Amino acid sequence: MPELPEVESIKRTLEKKILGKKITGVKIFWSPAVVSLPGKDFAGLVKDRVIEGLGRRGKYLLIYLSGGLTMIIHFRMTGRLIYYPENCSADKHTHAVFSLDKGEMHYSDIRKFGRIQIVPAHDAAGLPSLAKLGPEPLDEEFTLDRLRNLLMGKKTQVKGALLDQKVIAGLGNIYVDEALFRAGILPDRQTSSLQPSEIKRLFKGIVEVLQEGIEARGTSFRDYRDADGNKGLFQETLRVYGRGGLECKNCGQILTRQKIAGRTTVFCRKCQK
DNA sequence: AGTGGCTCCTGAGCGC
DNA sequence: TGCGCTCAGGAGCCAC
Repeated sequence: MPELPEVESIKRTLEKKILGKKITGVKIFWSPAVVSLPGKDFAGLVKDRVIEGLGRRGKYLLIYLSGGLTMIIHFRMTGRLIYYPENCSADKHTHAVFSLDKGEMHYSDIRKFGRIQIVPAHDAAGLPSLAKLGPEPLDEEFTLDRLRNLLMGKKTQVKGALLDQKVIAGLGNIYVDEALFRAGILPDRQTSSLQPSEIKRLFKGIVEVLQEGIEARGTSFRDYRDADGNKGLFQETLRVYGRGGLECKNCGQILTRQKIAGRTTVFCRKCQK
C-alpha cells in the first residue's frame, strides 16, 4: 500500500522517465478511476499537454501539466503507475493508459480504490483532500514541538492519531507500526499520556522510518511497485508489520497482533510500553 | 470531538 | 479442484 516512502519512490522513478514528455493520447478502460472537471472529458482535457513537473503531498502524487492543470493521484491500496518505454498491452487491472511522445504510462489498480483527479493548478491546494492534510513529516516545518502540539491536542489512541492524515500527512499502517515500535510506545496509549521523552523518541522514529523507507525505495509487502515496475526493499527491514505471532527481532517475545483504531496492529508487549 | 460501522473492491488463504 | 467464507485496508461518510 503506497504510503509516503512509496509515493516518493514512484515520483522519483517516474520523474526520470516522463518529465518534459507530451501526452499524445489517453485511453480509459474503467472510468470511475478518473475524475475530471465538471462536464469535461478527462482524455480530451489531458491530451496534448506537456508534463512539466511532479510533486508529492502526503500519499498524493501530483503531476503538473502545461496549461495550468494538475493531475492528483491517490493510489490507496493497490494502485500503480508504471512507465513503459515501448507500447505494450493493458492487462485486466489497467484502468488508464497515457500515450506519450515516447513510451506510455499505465495506471492500474487491482482493488479499484485509487483515483486520478484533474484540477486547475491554482485550485489544487484548496481541494479538501489536500487542504486538510497535516504537515509533511520530512519537511523542516515538522519539528518535535509541532508533533507535541499535534498529539497533545487530541484525546485518542496514538495509533489512530498517527494514521490520521489531518495530523501528519503520509503515514499508513506499515510505517505507523514501525515508528511506534522504534519509539517503544504501545499503539493503544492515549496521546495525552505520552511523556516528553516518549514524544521525542516517536519523532525520531517517524522521521527515521520514513527516511529509511525512501532509501530502500519503499516497502513491497505485496503489491507495491515503483514507476519502473520494481519492488522496494524495506520489507526486509520491517520489525513488526506483518510479523504477528513471530519473535520480536529485539527481545524474542512473540509479537502481538490486535485490532487497534480499527486497523490490524502488530507490536511487542515487552519492548513497547 | 471521538468512536464505530459501512462502503468501495479483488485476491489470498483457509476449511471442508 | 472448487466452493464459500473471512480478511486485508485508505479515506470519506454517517450516526451516536
